[in-house]
Amino acid sequence: MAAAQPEAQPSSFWQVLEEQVLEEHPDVPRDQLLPWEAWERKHRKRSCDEATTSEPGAGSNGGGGSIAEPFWDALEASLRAEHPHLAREELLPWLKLPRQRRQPAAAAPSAAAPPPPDDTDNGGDSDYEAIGSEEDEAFVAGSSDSTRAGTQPRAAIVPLPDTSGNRWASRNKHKWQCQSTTTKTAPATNLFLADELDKLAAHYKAVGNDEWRYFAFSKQAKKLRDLTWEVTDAKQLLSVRSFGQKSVDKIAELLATGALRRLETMQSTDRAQALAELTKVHGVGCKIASDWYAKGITSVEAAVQSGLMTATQRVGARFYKDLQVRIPRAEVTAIVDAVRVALRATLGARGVPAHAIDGAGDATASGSYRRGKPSSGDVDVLLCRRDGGSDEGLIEQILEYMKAAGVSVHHLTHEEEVQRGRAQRSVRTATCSSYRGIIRLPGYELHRRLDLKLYPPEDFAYALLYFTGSDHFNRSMRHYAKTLGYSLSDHGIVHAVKMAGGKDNCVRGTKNLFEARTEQEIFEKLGLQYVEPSQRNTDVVPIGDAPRRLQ
DNA sequence: GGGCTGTACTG
DNA sequence: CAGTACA
DNA sequence: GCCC
Repeated sequence: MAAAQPEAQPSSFWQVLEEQVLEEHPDVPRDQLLPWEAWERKHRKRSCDEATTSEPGAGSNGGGGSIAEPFWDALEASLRAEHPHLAREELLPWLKLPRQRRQPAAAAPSAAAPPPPDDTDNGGDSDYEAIGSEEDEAFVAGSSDSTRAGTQPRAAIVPLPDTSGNRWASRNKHKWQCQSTTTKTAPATNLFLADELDKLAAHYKAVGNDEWRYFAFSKQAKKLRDLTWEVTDAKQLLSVRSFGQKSVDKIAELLATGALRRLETMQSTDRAQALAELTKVHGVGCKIASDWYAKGITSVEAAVQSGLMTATQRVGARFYKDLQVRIPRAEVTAIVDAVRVALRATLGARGVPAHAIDGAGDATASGSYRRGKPSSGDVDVLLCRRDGGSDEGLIEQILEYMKAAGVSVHHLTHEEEVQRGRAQRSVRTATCSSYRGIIRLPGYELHRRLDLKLYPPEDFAYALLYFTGSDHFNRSMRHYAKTLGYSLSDHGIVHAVKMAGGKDNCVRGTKNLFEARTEQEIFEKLGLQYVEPSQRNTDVVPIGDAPRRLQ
């Protein structure tokens, strides 16, 4: 590209990233927060001239504070082709990107959100029962939000009517899990029991291929974490909805002996162990693992050698060990920021002038990070282009940018061979584009799962609600909407009418019934109380220790 | 005896 | 279409 | 596995 105006030194990808990360985690030691600094120093020493063909993922960060030269050349050339008449500064506006903070949307992971009041126990009875708060409490409008909001006031939101026959659901809102608030701390005994039930659930899902037992057990596990009182006698749970006699028996055994005979037996079989191992690979579920096992494959290594893997599975297998390790919050921040910086550069590359980049799109950390958790299993970033420009190919371009800046990137979806195979289905058919991949920032030890989802602005609030989770929370809220006669998804709320007879009993509308600008508005439209992201969790901190025999 | 959330991507 | 994955 |  050639270095025009060297003194107006553009802030490089890494410089921008560094500023953002430091700002967000003033408390974490610098070298821990910015491991790529060492990497950068090393690469700066090596001259910038060996920087040509980089094997994927090993791009070199040329000196001089800009990203790898080939990237710039290619980028400028392609831009030039698109906009032959633009002046260079117009073409590459990010060169003089102001060092401002980006979107408000990223703020408010709200780990610090005030805990809700509360409150009374309840022996609870209901599906998805809650520990819940007053139904009638006034809806607080200006509560700190996270969704990026219209600022204009809008007319009062009239909740959708409950079209069900008996109206049980809407009269018992507080009994739904999506209206509960997560218990922050819970008796260690309950957490022990919950962990055991989760193991049982995991077994039924991965080995038993029994989705519904999985659902039942993991729901019970979540409820145990939410209980405010300690389970001392399994029979206490009979009064809690979703615990039946069989589960109570299991819990009685756990309380008495500290283990479940049945679980141990089930887990000890060769088949169970093999499936547990094989299903760790991304793209391998119970069915495929079973097929492989039937062919004598009992390890990931053997599966790789068998030649039976798809492209996605091969990538998954390559990194499956790294991916078992949780990601500290500060590293999640760094990865999200990297995506955000790349997004801004990409928008710049598409002709958005520097002063408009802030409003032209955003990258919002979602998932467990937004729920305030100290570590995450993967990194979820919600993308949105807001200036009316095309977002076609945006994800691919962001990833290319990061690659060129030296980030190691491996695709699970959008794999090149895959894309070629499916001929130009270039126009995406769905209204949401959904990427899964594996990345590693330079200087970091481990590869991490990255999920990107790109939505049109009108879907943003619904998408954020979905992508923030948790799993149980989403299912509960959607189930609630369904009970009222609607269907809630990451795109909106539509009518869902139960038809008599037929197996496929539900007829769904296509027209979104409500254009929500914020998450709050969605809750309100469904007649529910707003729940902060940090209160949509499943995990809990123990109070004290479980009795010794249970550890 | 059937429902238990709704959507995207792969092959 | 079935299988897997995402929250 | 639980609930209607």
